[in-house]
Amino acid sequence: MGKNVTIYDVAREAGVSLATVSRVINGSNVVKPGTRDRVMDAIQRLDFKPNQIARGLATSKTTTIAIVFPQSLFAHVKDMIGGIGDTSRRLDYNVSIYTTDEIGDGNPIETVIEKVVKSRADGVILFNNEEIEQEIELVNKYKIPSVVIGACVSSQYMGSIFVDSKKIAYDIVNEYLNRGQSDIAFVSPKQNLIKTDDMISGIVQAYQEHNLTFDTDKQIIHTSTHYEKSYPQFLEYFKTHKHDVVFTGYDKEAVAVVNAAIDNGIQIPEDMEVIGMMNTSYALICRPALTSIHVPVYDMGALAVRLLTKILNEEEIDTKEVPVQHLMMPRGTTK
Amino acid sequence: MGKNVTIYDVAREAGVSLATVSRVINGSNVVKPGTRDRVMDAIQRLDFKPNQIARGLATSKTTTIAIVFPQSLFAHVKDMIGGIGDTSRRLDYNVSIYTTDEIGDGNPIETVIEKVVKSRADGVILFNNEEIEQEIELVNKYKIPSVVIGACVSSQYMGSIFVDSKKIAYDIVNEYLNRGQSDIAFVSPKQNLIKTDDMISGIVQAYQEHNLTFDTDKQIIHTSTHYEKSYPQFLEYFKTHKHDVVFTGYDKEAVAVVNAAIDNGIQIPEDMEVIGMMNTSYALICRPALTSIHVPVYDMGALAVRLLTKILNEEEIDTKEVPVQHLMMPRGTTK
DNA sequence: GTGAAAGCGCTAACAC
DNA sequence: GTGTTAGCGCTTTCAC
Repeated sequence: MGKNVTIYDVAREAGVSLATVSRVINGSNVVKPGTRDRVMDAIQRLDFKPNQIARGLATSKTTTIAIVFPQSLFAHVKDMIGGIGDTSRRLDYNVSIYTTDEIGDGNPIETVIEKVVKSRADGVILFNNEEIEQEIELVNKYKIPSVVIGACVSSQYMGSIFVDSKKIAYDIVNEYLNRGQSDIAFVSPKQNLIKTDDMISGIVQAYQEHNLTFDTDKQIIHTSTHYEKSYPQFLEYFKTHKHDVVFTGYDKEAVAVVNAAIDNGIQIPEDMEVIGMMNTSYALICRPALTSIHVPVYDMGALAVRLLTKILNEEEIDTKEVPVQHLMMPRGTTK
Repeated sequence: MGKNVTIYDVAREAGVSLATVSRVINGSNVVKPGTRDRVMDAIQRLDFKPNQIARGLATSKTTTIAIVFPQSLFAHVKDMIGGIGDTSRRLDYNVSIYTTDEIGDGNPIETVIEKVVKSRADGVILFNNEEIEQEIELVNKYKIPSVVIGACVSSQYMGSIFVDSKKIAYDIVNEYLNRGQSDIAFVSPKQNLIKTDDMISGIVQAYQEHNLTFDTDKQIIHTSTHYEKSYPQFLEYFKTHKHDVVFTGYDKEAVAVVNAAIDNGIQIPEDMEVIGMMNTSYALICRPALTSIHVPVYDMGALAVRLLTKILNEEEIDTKEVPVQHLMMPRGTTK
């Protein structure tokens, strides 16, 4: 809207060529201080804002990173956006969001990645989810530099930030098994940033090492990420079941377990212990307060952006597969 | 990365000029079907993806909308991103996010709006917050088409989507006052998508109409949006206070009230009723389940994008100030 | 119905 | 140290 002032206008105003203006706005140090000042003055006077689009065309760089995720993963992604946003801003990148759920427009993932390609984002951040394989394949096909959060993968232009979910699960189960408590249930939500497969293999391993077997049919409970659905499910479930400990892939499901168990007269933590994951606000609000595994989501977002920019700038990189540490936050649902 | 295929390559492959290729990718209907097919084939063969940046330069349109908000408002914004994302995708717009919190780089709002200007986003969505005045001023200064969510404002290129927060507060308070319950407290979080000022004026009005006065010092409780802070505050507060009803600008604070009150032996809802706002997951998880005002956040996001695109395309617009309806969701914290 | 050519606003050699 | 010029990949008149 309104005639935008261009680099030409500034050049004329300052009595220099546009190349000089370009130099000063790009911080080139070959410009004579006096000239620079004249240009700066002109920029100020005309309120010139360099057009990123034109610059993008000229440099074939957009200084934009795309983040793509299914709506269903938003609860997790939102916590990372703080780190992503702050870090992008600090490094002077823009961030564009692309969501991938079905809205009846054909294959959403292909469509979405195609939009990313058209937008010429410099890089993309992916989040582990059910369709991650396909996303990775597409991103590699188009050779878009990328980092995926929540899974351990890498390739020439791809890195990753993740927690060792197998170890998390193994450690917890191992400890309970050591105490002789082997009736452990794992609640697996539909989609998760955390690889539930890995968690399960960690659990299985712990059982094996104790010469016990983990019954994946009876000890894994599949549930919805919607409390309206998971709570009634558990309300029914705990009429006839009880475990030594149940732990879940996400806090919200753990809260459903806690509430439903209590409503069935099961004392928490005396009769049954519950452990959530991600250490969200839900854990604090829950009564008793929920023991949960803290995952440094802000940092993961920040690290993802940092790693991605290193890949983009071809900086030296120690490792493209960056693990982050989790932390058990003991509260009222465990002894 | 890798040589990108351009419109020239397609033109050569199809044996036509680039103008023709441009016509077919833009759906011009003056192209002869046979020619169109040849071009489409070539596009397919070369896997050509039109460069949005170049197109943006040529058309001075980026088909991108920017959403800007402080991190602190993210809890609200996240719920709208569903509507924003879906609608943008459907209308073929990209969305870029810009967060405005201080990270030590001078005036964050000016800096951020400046980035939006440089990015040449076609339009911007703002969210009501403490700094909204300044944001509006800047957006108007740069003549960026915009819509603000959560406040009723408009100008030539600006529209808005909002709930009538004054009426919400008025209706609730009026009803309790009619029942003779006048000890009502309002909990006001720091920042909110909802205009807490308006809510307060609604409350005041209801009191006035009952020839009562609302004591803004004693009946308004300011608190943090962090449960870790608000819960202890209320735990202390309810040692010496009790109200007929307390309602809050956001569910999370209402849950803090409920939990803290219960911990002080106050029976909910018998001794005190509690009403939250936004009808989030927190309301369901709370014990007893929290009565809350449902606000159609998804729709607000969707409507914001729709309105913005109408402004961008200079379509006919009934009203630039679009109210949405709220809905009381009675649950266990009210009688 | 299609092609030639002039931009869009900038960067980056390459001269001087 | 500064200016000239040729792109970057498209759209859009204007001819034909």
